[in-house]
Amino acid sequence: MDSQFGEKIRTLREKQHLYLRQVAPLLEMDTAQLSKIEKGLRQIKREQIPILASILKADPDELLTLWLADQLYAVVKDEKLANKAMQVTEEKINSKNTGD
Amino acid sequence: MDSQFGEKIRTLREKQHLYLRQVAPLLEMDTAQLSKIEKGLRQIKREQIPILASILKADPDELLTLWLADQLYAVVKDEKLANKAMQVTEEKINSKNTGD
DNA sequence: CCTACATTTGCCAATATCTGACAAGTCAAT
DNA sequence: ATTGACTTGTCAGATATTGGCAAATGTAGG
Repeated sequence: MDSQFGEKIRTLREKQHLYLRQVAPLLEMDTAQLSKIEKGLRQIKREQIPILASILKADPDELLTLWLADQLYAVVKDEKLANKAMQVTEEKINSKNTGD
Repeated sequence: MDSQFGEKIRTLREKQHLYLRQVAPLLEMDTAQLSKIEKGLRQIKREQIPILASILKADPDELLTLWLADQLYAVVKDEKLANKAMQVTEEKINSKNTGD
């Protein structure tokens, strides 16, 4: 399970019976790139996610969440301190929301 | 609170009554760089963390945790879906640990 | 086996991003 | 005004990532 985002968009694309060659041009890329994105070998650009969501009739927030999760996971995937670092980060996020 | 790692190492350095100019050469960098690192304007390299920990007589794991947290935070800091993304990532980390 | 089509892989030039190094700047104490 | 500590700006060089093409692989039908 290398890229949750990639897996998700592949599943969605297949559900819509679309080929890479049909979707890729709508994102202004070639099939090779999109293939790599689906396999997690490349990252799609953040700003392309809403476009892709509309092509695949998916929830943009859901795709963005998975995309962010992939980015986060890349940081900590081989770290024994992953969980601790996640915890510290969450506290930082929450303290920001409470404005202190 | 831009960089928890930076704040921490500055505090530690000051507790040891060390100057930038004393610490920087031990990390093979100049004072300007180390200053930026302490202020969160630059990232120290992961492999320099244990060296720095020994200079500052700090727990390497604690510093690494803060450093990782900074990296994580950089990914999601302006994202409204930050919390959701964190949650998804944690599940991925944990499912990896249970081997499924 | 041969062809057609979808997808994947490998490569590398182009681009984007980050870092190292130096110079000049601020600030505080004397 | 000088010194010492730290900060800031700049920018070429190093690193990392991406885009685009060509070739390779896989698959189904004839």
